[in-house]
Amino acid sequence: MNLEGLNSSQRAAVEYNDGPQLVIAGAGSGKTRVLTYKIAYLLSQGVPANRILALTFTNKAAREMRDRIARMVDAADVRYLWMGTFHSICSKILRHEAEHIGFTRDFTIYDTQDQKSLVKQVLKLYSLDDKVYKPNTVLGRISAAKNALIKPSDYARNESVAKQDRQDRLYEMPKIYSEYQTRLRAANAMDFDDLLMYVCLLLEKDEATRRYYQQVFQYVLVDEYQDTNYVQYRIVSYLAEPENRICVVGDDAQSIYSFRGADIRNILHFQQGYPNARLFKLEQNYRSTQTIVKAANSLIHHNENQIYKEVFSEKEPGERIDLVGYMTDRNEGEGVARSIQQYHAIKGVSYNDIAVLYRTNAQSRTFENEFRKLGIAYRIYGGMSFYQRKEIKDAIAYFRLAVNPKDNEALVRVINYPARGIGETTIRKVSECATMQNTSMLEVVQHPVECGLEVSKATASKLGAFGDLIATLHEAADTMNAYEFAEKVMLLSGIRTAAVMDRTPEGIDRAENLQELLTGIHELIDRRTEEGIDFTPIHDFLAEVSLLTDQDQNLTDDTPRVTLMTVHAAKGLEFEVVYIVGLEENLFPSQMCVKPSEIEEERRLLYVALTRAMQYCHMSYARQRFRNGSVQFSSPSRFLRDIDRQYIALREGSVAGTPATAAPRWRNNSWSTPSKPAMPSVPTKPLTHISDIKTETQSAEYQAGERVRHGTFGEGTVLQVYEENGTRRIDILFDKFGKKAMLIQFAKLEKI
DNA sequence: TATCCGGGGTTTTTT
DNA sequence: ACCCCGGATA
Repeated sequence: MNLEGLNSSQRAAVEYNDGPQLVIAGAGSGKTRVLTYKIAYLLSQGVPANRILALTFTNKAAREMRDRIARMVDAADVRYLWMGTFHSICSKILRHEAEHIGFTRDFTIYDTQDQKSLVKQVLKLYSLDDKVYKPNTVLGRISAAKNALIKPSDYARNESVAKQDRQDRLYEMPKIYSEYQTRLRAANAMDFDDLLMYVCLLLEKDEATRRYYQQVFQYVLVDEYQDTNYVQYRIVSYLAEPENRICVVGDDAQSIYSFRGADIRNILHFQQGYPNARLFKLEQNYRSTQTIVKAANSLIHHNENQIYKEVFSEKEPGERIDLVGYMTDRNEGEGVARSIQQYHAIKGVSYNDIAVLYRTNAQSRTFENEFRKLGIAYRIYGGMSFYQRKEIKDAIAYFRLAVNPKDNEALVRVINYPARGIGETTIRKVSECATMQNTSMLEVVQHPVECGLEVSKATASKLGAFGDLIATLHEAADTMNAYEFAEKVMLLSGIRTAAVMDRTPEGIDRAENLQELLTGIHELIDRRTEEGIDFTPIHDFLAEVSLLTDQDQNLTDDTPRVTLMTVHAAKGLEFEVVYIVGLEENLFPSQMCVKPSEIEEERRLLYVALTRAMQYCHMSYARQRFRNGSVQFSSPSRFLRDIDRQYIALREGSVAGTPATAAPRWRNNSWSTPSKPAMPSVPTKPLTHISDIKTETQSAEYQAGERVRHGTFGEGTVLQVYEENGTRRIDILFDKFGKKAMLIQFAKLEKI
């Protein structure tokens, strides 16, 4: 095995394989390279592929790594590597062990929508107000419990959980959680968190199974370890025993998923768990210019909680980071679009090498509009993905129901689609009957008399027809291959007819999407055939599709496109040119965070964004942004102050079409008041440093009806002052705009 | 039973 | 601005 493509620290990390190992890999330091080489190295040392478990963050990362390994070692057995996300590996294990835990191997994985609908049913059952018990909040609690390995039976007894629930007046959480879990079980279904929780509980309780998997996995490797949560930590610990040949790779500075339970302490305290663990640090960045790396360092060093490291680059110094203040969000869109056009036209940069990164998906709109105007091809990740479209979900629901007859959510989805004259009332009766008889809804539909369902004769025959359809499909599901089965579903269910009949643009779209779904299924079969598997039932397609994410879609499209995505989605990627937009208080950092630890996470998020850039990095903010239906005024992000000034070049963005109000603006690299101020009485201290940017919110006693003056937007009348999500807000009717504006920053306000 | 309309609530990030 | 829900109507 040739390890010459590695530097000395990378090489040391690859060659050490005798015990627990922690690799702290700074951004762009060749983390994936180390993992790839390491696995190839293990294979070359004679470790069988099916004895290696490698957990990655996305399926795409797994696929790419597999390809790279296959190119290094000429072993055909690369496909036997256990490589994938925690969720997909757990799902694979659970399909094997399903019977041990009271499921069949055909269990369905409920997605977020299914979960939500299930929670609503439970709330209805107990007549709970969904204004108090918000489905999303309830789901968040359940998810947190599962990540902490708290089963429904333990939930009520857990003091810390109970305390939190009391505080939020969610007294019935134990009941809800328990019923939710019962219903999932009854539907032979699991949610995302169950996949992890059940594997963990299985390993904990069943010694034979635990021994078995411990023996199977001689080596355990975990990528992006900083984003693992408690269950994942436990699973990894179990599997690595007793030899503890475990290698975790990560960067604490890039931990950005605590909102879904990731615990940065896993990586910070790894060495406490494994006292004999060896630490390897990769600090040389091969991706970005020195300026970008140094700027990112200066930012992240403002965090309290971190493993200290100094990432460095030996590439050219490069250009300073361009920071532009725009007047409005639209200006920002225009400015970025124009700048991209210049890179494209003058420097000949491909659109593929350019990315626009934002904090929230909602920000993509403005850029889409401006890009379309200038004819810039783009690709958006996130938002509505292919598999979330209604017609696709409907088709998949038929697949699901055919494979797992207990899948009630799937049944409710398609029982009246296409329209069969089965209405809400009937569905409710079926559901109630199923609950009473302790059976599935499909069972009730197929045997209404035995279940004691009382419906009219006409309704009964409609139900019967649907029941027969599903019965036919159920039989076909196991015997036909996935593609032919899908064709059959489209034909018999009438969803294709429904789509084809509809000649509206949306209808045509839907028909095309269904066709694309068929193509996707065909591709899976082709892939399987290549791997030597000659029969692929629809079941295999379902197992894969529920764990896919947007990033996993390999878009077969050779037009170069600019990438638009959230910073979260950009993790692990790199681009020649990166635009980080919307750097404003209450947006980036998000208005949701209050605690210092949350601010630190946002700072890490910006760190991730910065370190995506290879050559050029642009940052921008807007002083006024259209959000939630009204204009909102904002000030530059506090993080701009954290970045060392010497790495930043300030510019003033386009101000075309801005209100006549005199706004302080960036000019000649400094903050200055316009020469002809419309608001002479407002003292605006000229700012010369980024550290002068005011971001603190002040409390002040404003009252409805009072007249106020805003430093940038002039005079207005206070409508109301209130608190929301822990932030003090004020609504003002500005004379200039004649429209209500919500304001979070009080700093620029004064009473008249 | 299907569809249209209006009101109310919401908007961080995702496996 | 947008989504979701409920109520009223065809």
